[in-house]
Amino acid sequence: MHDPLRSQPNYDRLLDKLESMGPVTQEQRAAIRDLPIRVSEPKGDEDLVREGDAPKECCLVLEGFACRYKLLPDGRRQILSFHVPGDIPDLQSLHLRKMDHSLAALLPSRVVYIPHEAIRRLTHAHPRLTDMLWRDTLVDAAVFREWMVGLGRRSAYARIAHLFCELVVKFRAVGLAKDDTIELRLTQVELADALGLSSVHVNRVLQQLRGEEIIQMRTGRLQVLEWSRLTAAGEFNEDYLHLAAA
Amino acid sequence: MHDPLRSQPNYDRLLDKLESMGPVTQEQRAAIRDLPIRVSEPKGDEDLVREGDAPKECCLVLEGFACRYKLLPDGRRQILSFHVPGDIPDLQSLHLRKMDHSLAALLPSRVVYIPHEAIRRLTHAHPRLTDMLWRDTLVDAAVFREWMVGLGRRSAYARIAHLFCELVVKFRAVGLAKDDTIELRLTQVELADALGLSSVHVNRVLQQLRGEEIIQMRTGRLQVLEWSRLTAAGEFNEDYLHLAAA
DNA sequence: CGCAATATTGACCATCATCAATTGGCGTGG
DNA sequence: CCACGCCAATTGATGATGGTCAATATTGCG
Repeated sequence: MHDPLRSQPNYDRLLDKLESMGPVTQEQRAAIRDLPIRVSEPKGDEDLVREGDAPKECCLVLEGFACRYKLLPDGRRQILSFHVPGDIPDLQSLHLRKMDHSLAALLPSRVVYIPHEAIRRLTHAHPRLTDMLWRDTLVDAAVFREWMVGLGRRSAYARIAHLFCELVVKFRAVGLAKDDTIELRLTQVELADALGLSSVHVNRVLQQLRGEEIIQMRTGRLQVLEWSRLTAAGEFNEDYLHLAAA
Repeated sequence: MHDPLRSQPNYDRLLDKLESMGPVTQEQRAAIRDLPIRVSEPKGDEDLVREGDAPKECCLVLEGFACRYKLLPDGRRQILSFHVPGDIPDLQSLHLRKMDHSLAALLPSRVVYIPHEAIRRLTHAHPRLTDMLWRDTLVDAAVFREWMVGLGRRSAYARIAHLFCELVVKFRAVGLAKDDTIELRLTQVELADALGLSSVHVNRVLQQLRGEEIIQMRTGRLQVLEWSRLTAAGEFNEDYLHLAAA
C-alpha cells in the first residue's frame, strides 16, 4: 500500500491539465513532482474515501475510472461525477474538513494520495498553481451545474445523450478516445445512478439510441456513430467544460 | 451606476462569513475593505451577469436575494442556487473566463462589483484569504451536489422540504431569520424552476405541507411550524453546508 | 377600482418507476 | 471442454408521480 518512491512519472496527466490552463514554469513543475505520495491500486467498486471521513490527503487518479456519489437513507444512490486520470476528485477536502460524499473507483485503478499539508505548502508558495488548482475545482462545479440542468429539466433520452457527449469529450481531452470510440465500462445501474433514472429505463433508452443508429454499445465500449445527432439529442454544448485556457 | 466611494461599510457580511471560517487579521480585513467597488441596485428580476459574458469583475451581494440559473433551448429554466447577502455568486468568473450560466436578482437588491484584477492581487498577496475564498466556492459546489441528489433521487415532497430547510439555515446564518420564520419572496414558478418541478405540482405539495401543519406560507413569508418534521420530510442534514469552521 | 401577476383547481395524460421473470455473457472449477 | 453460477442486460406488465392544459380565483398594487 505504501510506496516510498517520490517523483513518479505519473504527474504527467495532471501537469498536462494544468498546462492546458496556462504556462507552468520548471520550478512549479518540479514543486509538483516533489509532492510526497502514497500509491494505491484499488480494485473496481472500492471506496477510496467515504462520506463523513475527515481525510488528511487528496486523491489523484493516475489510471482507471472513479466516481463520487451520495447514498440516501433508503439505499438509493446518486452519482455526482465521473473522474479520469489527471483528476483530483476530492481536492475540496483540502478546505472542507468533512467529506459530504464518497469517492470510489469504478474500475481497477491506480491512484496516489497527497498529504493536505504538502498541497497547502505548495499553494502558499505558488499562487499561480493555486489559481490553477482552484480553477480545477471550479470546473468541477460547472459540471455539477450542467448535471443539475439535466437532472431537473431534461428527458431521460436527452440526459443519456448528454452524458455520453460529456464522457467522449472528457476522454478525448486526456487521450483516452480513439476517434469516435471510448472504453466505457459502466453498467446500466451505474448509468442510472448518475442520471437519476431506473436501470430499466436506461436500458430502454439505450435501445432507442442504438436503434436510431446514433451510438453503438458493446461490452465496455461506446462508439458514437453520429456525433451531430448525439449532441442534438443531448442539447450538448461543451462550453461548460471550460476546456479552453482560463 | 458608478460609485466612487471606497471602504463602504458593507463588507461586514462577507467578513462575517470569512471569520466563520477562521481568524482574519486586521491587515487582511483592511485589504478587503480597500477593494475598489462599483455599486449597483438592481430591481427584482434583473440579470446581473449573463451566460456567455466574460465579466471582468465579481459580484458581491450586500442586500437582497439573488439566484443563478440556466435556460434550455425551449425556454425552460433551471435555477442552480440562491444567494443571500455576503455571497459572491460569480466568484468562479475569476478563473473561468466565460459564464456558463446567468446571475439574477430576484428582489430589489444592493450589490457591488469588484474588479478581477483587484481580487487577484488580493489573493496573491494573502494566501490565507485565498484559502477562504476558495473554500467559499467549494461550499458552493457542495450545495450543488446536495441539489443533484434532490433533483435526481428525491420526491417532490422531499425536495421542497429540503429546500426550505436549507433556506432557513442559510438565512439564519446571516441573521435574516426571526426564530422559525424567514422572509421568502419566491413565487411558485421560481420554486419550481429550482426544484425541477412544474409550478402546478409545487402548488399542490405546498398545500400538503401546509395541511400537515409542518409549515405556514403567506405572502413572502415562510414559517416552519415543526422543524423536526420538516427535516424528516426533506431528509435534511446540514453537514453539506459546511457551516463549521474549516 | 381594475389590471396584472400569482395562486389554485380539475381533467387528462406522459414519462418513468417498480416488480418480476427471463435471457445472455463469461469466468471458474471440475 | 463444459456445466454451473453470477452479474448484467432485457422484457413485459402495471401503476405512480408529476407534467400539461385550460380555466378560475386571489392578491398585490397603482
